[in-house]
Amino acid sequence: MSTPDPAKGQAFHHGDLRRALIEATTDLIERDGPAAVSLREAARIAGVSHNAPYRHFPTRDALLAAVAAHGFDELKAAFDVPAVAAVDDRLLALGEAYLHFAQTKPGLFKLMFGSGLDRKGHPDLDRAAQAAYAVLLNASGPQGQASREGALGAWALVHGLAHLIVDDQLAPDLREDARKAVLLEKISKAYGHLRG
Amino acid sequence: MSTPDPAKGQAFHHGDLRRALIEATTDLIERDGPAAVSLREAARIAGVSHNAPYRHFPTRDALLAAVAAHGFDELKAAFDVPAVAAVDDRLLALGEAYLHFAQTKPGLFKLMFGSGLDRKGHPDLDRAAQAAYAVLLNASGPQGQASREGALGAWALVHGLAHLIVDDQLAPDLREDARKAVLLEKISKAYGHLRG
DNA sequence: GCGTCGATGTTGACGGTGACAACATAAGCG
DNA sequence: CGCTTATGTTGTCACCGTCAACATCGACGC
Repeated sequence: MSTPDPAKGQAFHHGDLRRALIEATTDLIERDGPAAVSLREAARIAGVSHNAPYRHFPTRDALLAAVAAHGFDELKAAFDVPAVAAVDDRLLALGEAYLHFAQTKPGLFKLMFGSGLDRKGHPDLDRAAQAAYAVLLNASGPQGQASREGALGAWALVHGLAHLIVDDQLAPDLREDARKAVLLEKISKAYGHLRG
Repeated sequence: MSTPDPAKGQAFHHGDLRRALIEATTDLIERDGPAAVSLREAARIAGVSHNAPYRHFPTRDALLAAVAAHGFDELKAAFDVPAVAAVDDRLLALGEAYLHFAQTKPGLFKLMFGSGLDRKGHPDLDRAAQAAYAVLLNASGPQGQASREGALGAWALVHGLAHLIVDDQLAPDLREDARKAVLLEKISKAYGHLRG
């Protein structure tokens, strides 16, 4: 029973503890939120002793960082929307993908953004995040100062909306999906004006 | 030696432990971030035993909620900008106050938004937050569906920008204050277009 | 004045957690 | 076969949030 993917997986005693821990932690995060995650509970779920995780992650934060890095990979994958001609439509599609990600996996979203996890201390996390961001910041067509600022503005807007939704800080009458979609469309048009 | 402010302060053994704990916690949050705050450390700083806080806060989260509520009071106070005629200028001033708050007290900002602290479990926090939000949502002049959506959009944008800054997720060349101000001005104009 | 009572603070304990150290085991390799 | 090294386990420590039992001090009625 060799591991089907021997890419970098070291299958020793357990099989692939590293992956198992990341999966267990991901589930825990989505169930109870990032703050409630404990190294020992993840180990319990993976069926190993309370100290086994330290063979794969030097610290609790390193485990969380690995999970967050996977989250950024997922986010970047979600940005792989069908190509469209108009820049505005592309921004809109990316914004919807962003919001959909935040609403589908709020715990992961909070981990990736909300919690502290200093990026400079976890280079893999930093790389994954930068890669996802790059898609966003390049979405407003070729370079140029104005378009860069426009993309940043659109990003900030969608990011803020995602946070407000995930943190449940929106009055009920402002939270409906339909209205949100309308808002997003308007956003896109507004940034069209900005860049024009 | 009567307490100068007997408003609701119960000055018993310690003097005003409740206030002292809130202040100690606020300092701790700004120093090490919300996650690193411990009830016992706050008690230590206040010079009382590790269990004294439980006479004033039923739980650790309740203490954090009280600190966060104070934060929202501060934020609302910061929204008390000089009255101006143009709605756009008012939105701009509020946005700048928002960003200034986030940059001046990033730990508090993270506590108020980032961390879990379910609002429904802490009514005082909920009230304080709603009061601050009300200022924002009413900033775009009289009522009306369109203006409400415009205010929400502006709020989301500034909120997102604040989060990106506080979480240190902006490339250095996008973070400078000057450029941010320019951005804010454009935001305001864009939402002027939206509402027009 | 004095005694009771409730609010406040203290001491001690329990289970859970992250982290460290020492030890055990098994895979791979000579 | 025996060494080395990666992996996992057991044991331990300090710290944390929380509960329970006890101590103390101010207020208020008699």
